[in-house]
Amino acid sequence: MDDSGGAGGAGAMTGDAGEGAPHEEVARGRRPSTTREHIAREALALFDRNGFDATTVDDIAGAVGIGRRTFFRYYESKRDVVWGEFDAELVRLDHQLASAPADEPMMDVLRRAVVATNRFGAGELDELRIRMALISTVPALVAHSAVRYAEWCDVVAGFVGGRMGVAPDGLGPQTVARAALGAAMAAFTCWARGDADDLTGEVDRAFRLMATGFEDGAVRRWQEG
Amino acid sequence: MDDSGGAGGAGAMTGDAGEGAPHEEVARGRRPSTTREHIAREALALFDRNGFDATTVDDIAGAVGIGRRTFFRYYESKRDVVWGEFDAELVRLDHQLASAPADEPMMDVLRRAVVATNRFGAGELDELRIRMALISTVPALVAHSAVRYAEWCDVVAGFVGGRMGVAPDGLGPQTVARAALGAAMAAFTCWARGDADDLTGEVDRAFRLMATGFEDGAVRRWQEG
DNA sequence: TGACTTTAGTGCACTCGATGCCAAAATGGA
DNA sequence: TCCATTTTGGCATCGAGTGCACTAAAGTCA
Repeated sequence: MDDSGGAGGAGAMTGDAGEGAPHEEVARGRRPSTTREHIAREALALFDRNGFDATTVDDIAGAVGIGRRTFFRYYESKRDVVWGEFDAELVRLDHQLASAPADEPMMDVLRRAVVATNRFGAGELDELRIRMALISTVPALVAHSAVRYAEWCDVVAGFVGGRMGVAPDGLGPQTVARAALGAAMAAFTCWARGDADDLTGEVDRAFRLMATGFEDGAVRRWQEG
Repeated sequence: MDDSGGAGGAGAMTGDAGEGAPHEEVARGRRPSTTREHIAREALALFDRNGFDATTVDDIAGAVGIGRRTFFRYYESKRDVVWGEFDAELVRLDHQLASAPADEPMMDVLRRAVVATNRFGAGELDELRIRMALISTVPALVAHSAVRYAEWCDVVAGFVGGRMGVAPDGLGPQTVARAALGAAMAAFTCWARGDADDLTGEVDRAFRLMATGFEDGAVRRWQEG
């Protein structure tokens, strides 16, 4: 029942977490009996089958074969499971923005960076769609999204503040960052619902509209283009 | 999305409190022992003094002099207290948008409507600032704001969809609506923090920037203007 | 006045997410 | 074997939120 199975399997999983470490630290102490990925897989399956609210943390822990208390060692909350490795994505976005040429227009940089961080392999798209559908429909997750997206906004506002030459928490950078977030969320939501096959294309379209503004002429040109 | 009839449910309470009823329905049954306003006043005082998280529903109920169970008859959740009569504001926004002349540019209508629904009397501003500061800083309330603001977005997307001649849940209207929300939130947050005295002015500035877009030239003109 | 109806208040038990504490289990090393 | 280290997970506890049943207050009507 316990899939951790051989000690070798568990050891490999532990090594997974420390991948990229230059010199192998010898693993000491009891080895973890599962991984974040394993928990996420089981949890998403349950969410998909029974719904987010109807799935209790006990259900997830039971499916993974760990104690309820252990679940909370891997994820801060039940909602966080749906967000996966979002933190890593923030770092990637930050790098993308920082490494752009200084003479490239601000919104071009932003659009390219957001599109780039949302390029996923075909194998990940199904799971991503489940995640995004949950995030944009389940009230508890819609709520939690504000907290996670606030971190995203901070990254964008930092970049915009730099380009505008003002503090990141000023009205200008905040307006740009939050509007950008809105465009990204619109694209995600429409894509998750099934409006479009191509996520990056949808993100690109939304960002182009937002960047050029919403005055009647601009909107009409966007609709025709 | 949500039962706008929920506006009916909440509207019933709001209407109850409203003393402008045209024909007086004779009050039947036991009279309420408190009001939403009374609860909100006591609760905000406690939040301000002890913090949102450290204030329990029992504390609030105790301060008002009602039972814990009764609290939940007046507000769906502890978080909702901070939002006050937000439902009524949505209705006002909807009216403002619907009653605008058809030949007025879309973003002008939107800007005027949002500014108008955020015009408050001097007496309300202090309390509003406390509310907004809580909403934009306490994690639990930041989270909940996404749910309430989603309703705001629906109203705006409905208007924009009509102007663009497409479904309100399409990419275009969703992008505009969520970007508009971002601009409004940026203005609220900056104002609540104390950046500006004039809330409507801050909203106006954010909306003008968002409407004209964020391309380098437009941003520079906005900064200079 | 006394049923009857309507509306509001509230205590109780319960579910569930989340947290702190602590002892047990597992593992490598001396 | 004993020790240091690390993970695990049971237990108790808190607090939000809910369903249910019952009580309290008010008006209506005979």
